[in-house]
Amino acid sequence: MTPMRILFMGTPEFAVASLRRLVEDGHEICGVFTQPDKPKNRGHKLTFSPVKEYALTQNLPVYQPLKMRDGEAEALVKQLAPELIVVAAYGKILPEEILNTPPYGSINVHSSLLPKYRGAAPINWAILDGEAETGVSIMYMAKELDAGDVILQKTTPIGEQEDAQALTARLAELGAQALSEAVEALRNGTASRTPQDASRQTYASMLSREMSPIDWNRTARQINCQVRGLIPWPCATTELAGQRFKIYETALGRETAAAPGTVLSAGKQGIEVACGDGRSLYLTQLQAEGGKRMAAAAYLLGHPMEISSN
RNA sequence: CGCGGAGUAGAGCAGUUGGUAGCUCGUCGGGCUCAUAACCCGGAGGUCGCAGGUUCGAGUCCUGUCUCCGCAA
Repeated sequence: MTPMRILFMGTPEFAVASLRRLVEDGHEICGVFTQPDKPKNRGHKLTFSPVKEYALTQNLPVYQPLKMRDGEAEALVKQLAPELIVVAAYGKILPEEILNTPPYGSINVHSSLLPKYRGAAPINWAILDGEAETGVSIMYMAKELDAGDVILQKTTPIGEQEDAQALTARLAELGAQALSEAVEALRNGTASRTPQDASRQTYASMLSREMSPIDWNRTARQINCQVRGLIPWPCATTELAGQRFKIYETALGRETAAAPGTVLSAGKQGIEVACGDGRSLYLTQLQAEGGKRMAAAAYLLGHPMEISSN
């Protein structure tokens, strides 16, 4: 098909799949916008965004404007003269002047089945809420966040034990595929345009560390979802035997009459804790402070844990 | 130079005031058992992250270096 002159905007790993697909489809990427290099990590290393890392390997021109509303970004966009702007998890709100610059407009790759889960963390919230399925949406960008008309969507079931990191990787590929199809449809003039049913919208707010602590009064299933939904950040946490742990993986256990939070057993199957719905949950993958992520059974070999019979 | 923890058998950990490296699990062999992720007996497996230094002698002290991780951003 005929290549399109595209300005791409994205930042995390999720966006890389889409950019890569556009490159592989033979489109002309006239520029890549990504968030400015992060000043600090643990020590004080300057790190590039995944999108920048990839763009550099393809010798694509990278731009990292600090502000989108000071006129400079707009001037730059006009100078690059893209036919289409594609945004995937860029992390900045774009003013309408920029969105309306390209003749084909601006489209966005969003990892949810809009109008559900508009916002910053749609993948995580779909899991946190225990959804059975989710997907990706390619839509026109509108002034209101994630509210634009939908071009096409793709659905996928959420695995029973799938965590947000794994789902993100899958949706990144699904999103790239959907994007590829949408761009082709736009080029051919066959793209559909379906307004969102705003009455059904939900909002997926940013994640925060405050969401980490596990409340054992919740059901085993809810806690299992919390653990899966918060990977790889900020992760569900809990305190056992005076030590704080990040929990990476759990398995639903059995029925129990013990009080929520009680450690029922600690062995090869993991650390079994009673939850609020009269069921237990096995913590199977965890990480102690300063330690690495490991199987709970392995942790127990070097850190015997007393069972609080209750 | 943001704060801090850690690198010792395949895995998770111990290792006291420096003196030929231990525990749990796994693994291999054998035994017991109707049977087992259970139990018993026995064996293999480690240049103690790397490089220097102090010492009669260093996992253990000193210096440097690499890597990993928690917090904070």
